[in-house]
Amino acid sequence: MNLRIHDTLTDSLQDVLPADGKRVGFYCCGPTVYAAAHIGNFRTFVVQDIFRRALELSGTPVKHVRNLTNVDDKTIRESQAQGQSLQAFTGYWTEKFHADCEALNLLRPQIEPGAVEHIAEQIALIQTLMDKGHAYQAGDGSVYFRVESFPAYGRLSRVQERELTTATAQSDDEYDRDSLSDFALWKAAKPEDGPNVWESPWGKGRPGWHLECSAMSMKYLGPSFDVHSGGIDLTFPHHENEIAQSEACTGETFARLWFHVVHLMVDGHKMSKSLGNMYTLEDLRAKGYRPEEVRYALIAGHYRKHLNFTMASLDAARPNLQRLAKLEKQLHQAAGTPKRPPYGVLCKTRPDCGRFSPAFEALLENLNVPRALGELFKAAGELEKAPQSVTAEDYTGLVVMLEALGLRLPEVEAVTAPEEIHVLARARLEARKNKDWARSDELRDQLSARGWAVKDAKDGYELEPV
RNA sequence: GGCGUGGUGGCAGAGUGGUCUAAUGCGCGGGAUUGCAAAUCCCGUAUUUCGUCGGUUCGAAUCCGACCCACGCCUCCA
Repeated sequence: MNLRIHDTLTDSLQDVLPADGKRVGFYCCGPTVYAAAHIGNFRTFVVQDIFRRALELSGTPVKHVRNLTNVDDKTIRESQAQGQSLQAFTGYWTEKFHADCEALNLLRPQIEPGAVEHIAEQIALIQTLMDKGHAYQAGDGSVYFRVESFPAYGRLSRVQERELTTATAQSDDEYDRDSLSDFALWKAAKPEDGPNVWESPWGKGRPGWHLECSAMSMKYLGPSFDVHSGGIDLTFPHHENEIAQSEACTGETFARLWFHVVHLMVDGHKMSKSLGNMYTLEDLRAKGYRPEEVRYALIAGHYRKHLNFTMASLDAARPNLQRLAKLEKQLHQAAGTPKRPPYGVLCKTRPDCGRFSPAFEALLENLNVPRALGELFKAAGELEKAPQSVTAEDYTGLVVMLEALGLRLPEVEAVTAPEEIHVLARARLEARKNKDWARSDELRDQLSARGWAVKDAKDGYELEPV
């Protein structure tokens, strides 16, 4: 069974297959590194991560490229405002981004190109477009793509008419373009750019935003590649422009399949600064949530629907992950405690998933994670009720699902408590043996005040950090 | 104004013509267990009900129409 996904271009489900028969070329629009990415950004990246995992686990290798936008209006403006070099500024936020990705268990793309390191490729692309008559330099010194010269414009977002009405509404002539639909390929230097300008055949300046993705995707995946993905808002104009400039340049189909992730909502509304609901991973960690819980909450809805992110949805993650952790341990033992097969091995062996097969199949059908979770827990419930029927495939299947969803599980073994805590716990055990319940409860309160929960066992106790 | 998406139990969220008296999770209620708890386990948890009203059909949460409501996009926002 192949992975199928909703293709924006054809508005239909399409099999995801590598054109070269070997591996799927996969390009994702990455973050602009000028501030901490918020959980909305991460919803998109997590969905893309699951897409990749599902493909790889079903036996199709993926060449994953995700760019870093490290030169644009925002990065330049902010770095200037903070008196830092563009490189130091974006470097800082790139590191932060990587740390968040690691915490959220996102597979690192094999290639993560930065726009500022690919100026030459972008200039070359513009030159070709100039030579072919698809671009022109305007009076303001900037170079623009002539949308009119590309008849297929609007195919992805089906946007022709909308664009016209919007364009006429914008009577303001802040740009010196021939048509308001035309977009910048090269932006002429302005005083506020400071040192962040580059030489080009059209004078000093810097590349337009859309161009970097064309230049870098084609450099690393070829002029025509399998899958391109991003947030829904990028459909227009970003991806439309990417298609126009790339295909006008090469004459070949750019990406063959596109999928877009619908926005995350917070408490029923879009994230915005004024509502104060633009959470970053750090914000949520400060509230006591773990990254794996955030990841769980982010995948709880289908990627083609708005997902309403709430603290309640985050709270639901913890017991679910704990249940899975326990199940994993049980199945591992029931299966004879084999070595847990690592991700890479599972991708090569494409194992039988036992009772978790329906869960994996749900994933292959347009990345239906909510249904996959439903199937996952259904199988879990069966196995919890009939532990004697657990097979090796069941254990492997659970591991496959955990890997496919990228769920890291909390450690089920009790964390070792410091001796002073054990002293209290032993005293309580003693009090209980003497049936001194008042003293026992007092000691339990003391333990609780120090951050430890005590659970009574047959002839002892267990300690757990709260 | 233009375009679009969606309205399913306390919450989240599957299900897109019949096996739906609607998956799954959280939550909640009851029970077992416990000195009391915690943890764990068991059971229950949508008044033929899926925004409202009509229609199509042997049959609809699922198709069609109208209406109401919510949300989103149309600005270099994932």
